[in-house]
Amino acid sequence: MTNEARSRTRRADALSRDRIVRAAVDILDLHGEGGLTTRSLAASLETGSGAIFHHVGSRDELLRAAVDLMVADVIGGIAVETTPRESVRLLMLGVFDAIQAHPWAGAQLAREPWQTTVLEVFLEIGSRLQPLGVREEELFDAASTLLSYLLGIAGQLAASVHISRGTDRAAFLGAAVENWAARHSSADSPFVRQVTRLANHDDREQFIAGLEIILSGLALHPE
Amino acid sequence: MTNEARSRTRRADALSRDRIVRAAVDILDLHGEGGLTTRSLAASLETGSGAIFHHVGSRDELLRAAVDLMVADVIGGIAVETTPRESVRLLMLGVFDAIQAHPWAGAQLAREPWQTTVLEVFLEIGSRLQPLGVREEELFDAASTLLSYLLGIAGQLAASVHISRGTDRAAFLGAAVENWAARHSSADSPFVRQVTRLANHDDREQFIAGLEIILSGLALHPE
DNA sequence: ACCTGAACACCGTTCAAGT
DNA sequence: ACCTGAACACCGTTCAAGT
Repeated sequence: MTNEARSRTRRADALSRDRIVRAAVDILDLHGEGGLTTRSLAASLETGSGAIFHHVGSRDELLRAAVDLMVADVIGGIAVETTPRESVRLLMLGVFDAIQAHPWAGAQLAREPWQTTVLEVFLEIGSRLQPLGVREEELFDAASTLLSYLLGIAGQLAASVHISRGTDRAAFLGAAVENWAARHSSADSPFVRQVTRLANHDDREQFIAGLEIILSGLALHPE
Repeated sequence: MTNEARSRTRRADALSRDRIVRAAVDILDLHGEGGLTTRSLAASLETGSGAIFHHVGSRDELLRAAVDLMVADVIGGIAVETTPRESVRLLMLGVFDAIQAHPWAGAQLAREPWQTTVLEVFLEIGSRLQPLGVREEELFDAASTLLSYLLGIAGQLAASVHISRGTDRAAFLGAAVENWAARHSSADSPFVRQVTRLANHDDREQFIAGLEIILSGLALHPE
């Protein structure tokens, strides 16, 4: 009886690494990386600020665990019955979509590219490249290139959060381009004309365009 | 006379935005981004910690200014009399080398890709792509892809500083790959065999390999 | 106008003290 | 064993006070 009462006081939702990581993800999605502090996390878990360190070790480890969770979902979620042609694209797009939905994950991936999760993505990319017809000696460079491209995009997606709020993006970029073009006396070059697209482009479409450029740069041999 | 004496007390090395930024670069090169604090910077300039804010505004602005200085040097330092073929490569390699020499700059570029300096690099890339024979409609996507690749590499170079010290890189990677291969029962696939190169590869050579893959992916029309 | 440096409002992390 | 929350050692930034 007394035991019953005591265990009830302790609550069914005992603290655990898993519960902490999930709570962290919620805060990150809601308030961004700046919103996740030891104190805000402890408050949302209704516990003391020091309790977290009993289960997680450090804030960095917590961010790593959060991003692990996310990437594992993406990799696990890719349909098995796809053609080799589709497989790399689905993987790259899967990570892209996850980062767009959770920009803090993009910042973390770009900041710690030696995380085991990133290595995992690298290996998944590489293993999908092979049946696509990439020459064996080029496999490593091809996978590295795609990964670096993905990490670069990840950082940009993470940063775009800080941009959208605040100054008007189109106006800012337009002014910068104009300034540059004037300094180079190339105001009417084809590239400067094309650059106006920067202001109002779709991030996902542009990601795909770059992906296709890289893929078509790979010397494929017939299967 | 009294004026003379007073101005001498004030010292010839009066504080200025330029002097602050240069001092910051020195600290960043010596002690990394973590070593640059308001207090350490003030100490190296032999002034009060608040003085810096009279000239710079914020720490973020200081980092932006430091990276601006670096990139401007790179762009200005590219030989003018190069062929279009060489020009893009020299630009990309120039930024790569600068980041490898000053990893903190890589972190900053990856973290704030909307910085005017990054836009500058984007425009420099694009304007060099055009005489190379890239189709006008593809110019924008091509320049974006190269920039994203460069920023991805920038983040990786910045992070490799935190890796080299500490655990042995080769052993760590080897174990991770083995683990993955075992889980996927593909221990003897060509890709896994190639991946051993990860442990002991040359960053610069790999960067060039990726650059060539992307460039050869661009549909060039004859000039 | 420029500089000083104490003070403020935060951080992540630790740890004696409680249950 | 698990949790608490005050305390510690830092941050970037501000601002009254000095010159």
